[in-house]
Amino acid sequence: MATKKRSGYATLEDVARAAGVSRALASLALRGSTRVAPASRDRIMAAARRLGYRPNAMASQLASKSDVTIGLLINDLHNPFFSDVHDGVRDEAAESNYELLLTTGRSLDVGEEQAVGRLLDHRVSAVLLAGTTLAPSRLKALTARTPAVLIGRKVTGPNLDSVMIDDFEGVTLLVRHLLALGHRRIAHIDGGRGAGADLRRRTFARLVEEAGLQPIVVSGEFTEEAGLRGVELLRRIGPMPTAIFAGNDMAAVGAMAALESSGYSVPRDVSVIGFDNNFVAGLRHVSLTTVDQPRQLIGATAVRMIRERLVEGRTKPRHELVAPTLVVRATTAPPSRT
Amino acid sequence: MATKKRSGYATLEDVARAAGVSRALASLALRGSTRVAPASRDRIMAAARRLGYRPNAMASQLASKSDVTIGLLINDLHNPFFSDVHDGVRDEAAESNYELLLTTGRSLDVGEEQAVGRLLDHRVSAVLLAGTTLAPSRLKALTARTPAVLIGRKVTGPNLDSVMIDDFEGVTLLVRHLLALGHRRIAHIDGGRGAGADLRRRTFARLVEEAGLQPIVVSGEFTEEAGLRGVELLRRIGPMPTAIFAGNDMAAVGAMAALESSGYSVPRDVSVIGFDNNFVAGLRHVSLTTVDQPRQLIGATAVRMIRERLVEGRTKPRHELVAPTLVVRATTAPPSRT
DNA sequence: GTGAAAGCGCTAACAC
DNA sequence: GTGTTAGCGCTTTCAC
Repeated sequence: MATKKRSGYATLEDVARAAGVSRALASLALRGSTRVAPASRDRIMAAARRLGYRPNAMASQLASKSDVTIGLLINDLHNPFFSDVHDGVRDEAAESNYELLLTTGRSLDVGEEQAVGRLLDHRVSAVLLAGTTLAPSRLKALTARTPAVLIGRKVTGPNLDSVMIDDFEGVTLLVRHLLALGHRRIAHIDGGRGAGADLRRRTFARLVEEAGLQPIVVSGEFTEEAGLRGVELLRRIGPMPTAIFAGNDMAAVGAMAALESSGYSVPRDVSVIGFDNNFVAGLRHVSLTTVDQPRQLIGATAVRMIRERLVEGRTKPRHELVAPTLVVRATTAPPSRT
Repeated sequence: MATKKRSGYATLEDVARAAGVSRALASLALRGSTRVAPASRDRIMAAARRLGYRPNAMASQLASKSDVTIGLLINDLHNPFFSDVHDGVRDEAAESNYELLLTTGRSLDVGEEQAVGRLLDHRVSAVLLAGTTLAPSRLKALTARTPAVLIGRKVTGPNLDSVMIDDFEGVTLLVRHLLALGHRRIAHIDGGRGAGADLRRRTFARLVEEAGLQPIVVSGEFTEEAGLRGVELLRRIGPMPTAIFAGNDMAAVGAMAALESSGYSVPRDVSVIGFDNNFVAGLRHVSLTTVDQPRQLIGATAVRMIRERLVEGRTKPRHELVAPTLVVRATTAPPSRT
């Protein structure tokens, strides 16, 4: 009775022996093959259940060569944006029977690179990179053998796809909304070097100019703090605009706080509009008008693009844009007549 | 030149051959063994680098028998509470050289169970369960062979540890704060069946009574919506209290919104206090007084408890409480004199 | 120091 | 239908 178990887990061998069959047959039966005699199948299943058998995932993946697992790197778990993306990825992956390996960066570049490395070491068939800040050269190196899709950012490379929001469209929606409300003095606190920030800024400036107005732009980033500072800057450079488009929702929330503590009422004195429609924007206490990024769709699309490469054999890079929508809540209104 | 590569990855065999040594020696060298001749070591390292060798994590784990990976199940990725717990776990795990396997439930019980199952299939040496709602019986079944630590909840079982906040202490801090400010009419919107809710409610009631006051409790849950409804309930059952302790921060934010839209000013008319100190509480626009749960510490503690079992051989269950602190921000003030 | 051989737990031909 | 034989890519004795 000298069983030499390494862990407490029963192995396929144990099951096979208990059922009086070979490992191969047990393996087939457990995976639901039809070419196993019902009687054997039942004995095997019973034995497995009795022993509490759980197949060793690493052993099976080693032995089989199928594309079953994909990796998802979420750079910042605190960013609610990525949680939604993850939901989309998770659901779509389940649909396609991909196993998902989840990792998080440390928002330090080295950490990110290590995290991707870990995914590769597990021989994922593809990696999804959400919010990565890795340099293009590093990205290309890391994805030399494994296809990747960048979420929220675009880098070109033979093995790199991307999916992100159509920033141009989003800004267009929001500027039109502001113009339709009658605003003539519109400012933008930009997102600095954040993903999409540049395009949002340029689009904003262009559209406002096309409306015959003078765009006001102050620099910021995608943080609450930047929203606060942005409003400070705006106060200094002239009369307060009647509408402010912040680079994203966090900046918008910061701007609201700064406006209110300076005695401006939102939206009576100043309208504020964000970008993302993250969960803070939806809080009643905030109720921010913003541009919704269909985050789940972004995640699901990323998985689909991978499937195209893995099962349909696509090799040409693809870069998808998904369409945003405007969500009008309580922070935008016509400018006051004063 | 008929190399029969399965994936694009170089194997240990490739490296060994390129360096003109055996797999065994290559393995040793790559893992930094000292008993390898410097000359061989250099050749091996060079070959590995040249071939872009990345060890196959599944193969090594299969072959070795060391405790190297632990699993973390985060029930709800959208809950910022868990993101912080994750940070603590991640850092402490890195410190102990544990590899972290991350999974998320689908907040459906079956999904959670599957998620834990996946971790077990990867033969993690332990699982950390954050926010799980699995029934005790299921938990015991799942952890029959693998130790677990429950985060934020306590269930007893031979293989189950737990770590969570000291709710009693937290509520004590907050009630004292309110009493010190001079409040005499204090209400609690409770957390329903949420984790810790029961203890918080009982503690609240007891402490308020001990102060010679009449505790007011309405039922809720850990959501913004519940905060809104809670305030509605309070309006109906009598004069508005001068202070409200919401079950957690989300409920507090909901309560604030409801109060303001009913014409109450916070904190002039009503003080509001939350529980958690999540990132919403810290937003300037919210600036909620609340009880801080040291979430990173909770995560780190969970890993340490696992280490005790894995390396020090502890087998007796342990249940730890970590101490909270009060964070006074802008939503509490003395009651107005009217 | 280094290599041969065995084995981790499983799957995948290929016989019978 | 079922068993045998080979691996998957790595680590680990155990010789030499």
